[in-house]
Amino acid sequence: MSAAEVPARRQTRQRTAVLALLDELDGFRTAQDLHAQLRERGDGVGLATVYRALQALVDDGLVDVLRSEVGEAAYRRCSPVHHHHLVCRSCGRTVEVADPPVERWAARVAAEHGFADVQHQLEVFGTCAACAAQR
Amino acid sequence: MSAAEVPARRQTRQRTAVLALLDELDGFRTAQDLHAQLRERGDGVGLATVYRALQALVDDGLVDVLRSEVGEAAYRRCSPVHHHHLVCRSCGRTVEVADPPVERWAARVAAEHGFADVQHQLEVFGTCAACAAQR
DNA sequence: CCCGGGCATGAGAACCATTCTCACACGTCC
DNA sequence: GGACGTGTGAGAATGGTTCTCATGCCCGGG
Ligand SMILES: [Zn+2]
Ligand SMILES: [Zn+2]
Ligand SMILES: [Zn+2]
Ligand SMILES: [Zn+2]
Repeated sequence: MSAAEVPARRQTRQRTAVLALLDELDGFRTAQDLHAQLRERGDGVGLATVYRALQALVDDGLVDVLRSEVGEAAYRRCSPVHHHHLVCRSCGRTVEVADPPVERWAARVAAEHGFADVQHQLEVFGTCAACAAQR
Repeated sequence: MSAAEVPARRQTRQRTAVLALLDELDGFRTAQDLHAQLRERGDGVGLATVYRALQALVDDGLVDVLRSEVGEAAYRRCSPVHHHHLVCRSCGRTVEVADPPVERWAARVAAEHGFADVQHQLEVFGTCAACAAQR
């Protein structure tokens, strides 16, 4: 019972542009933000298309998404292996941190309480050295 | 350097009803959900007031809030000490889990990368034993 | 190389959770 | 009891995200 064949992703100028932009940015950016930057540099891409491209990238595991406190979604080009983020709440700079002991801890605690199909969500926020200095 | 005096919270039927409802529910509920339940049981409370009451409770540290994957805010009556949640993604049942080693880990990793004012956000999702059984 | 089926695109409308507005109600304090 | 000022609520406004649908264009087959 193998997974159904993936609908075959088509390569277009717009999707290429979105992925390329994400590649050269190093922090989490909102869809609206990306849309504005694409428009500025002349690569006109519809807002709806930006959302669709990002959704596809998330589904393919090429991009990570996280929700800000106000509920906006922010996207970032990320490595495909499981990891978490250390995010500067001022400039958006992000560091990927992997393999923390919480991986084992989460699985153990969940098992102790009889929970199955365990997932977890962990993000660390702070102010990076550069931002702390210039304040 | 003490904090400014809090504006003194007024005790009203509506705020009492919201807090009472949260007290007898054991999982995270959305504002819309709480509003609908209050209306059903006759305690008519305006939607805007539900939002305001929940916001006040969060500010007072009596209620925890978390964002669902679709961006809706969900609220739950919680203990005031720092802790995290083990949430059943099927029935919403929640277990509070405290003092994991991740507390120290988060602080250490952040420090190693020069980040200050560190906060973190951790939730564990799974399917509880009861829900797994009846499937 | 040329077609044609069908996914992709985009402008704008629709959606929907949340917040704002503002006139009125009512808790609090004297 | 009365004044003051915060709380309330119905509806409008906001704003991020998704949907609609007519048109565009990627891509495999011929
Ligand atoms: Zn920074
Ligand atoms: Zn992890
Ligand atoms: Zn359950
Ligand atoms: Zn913690």
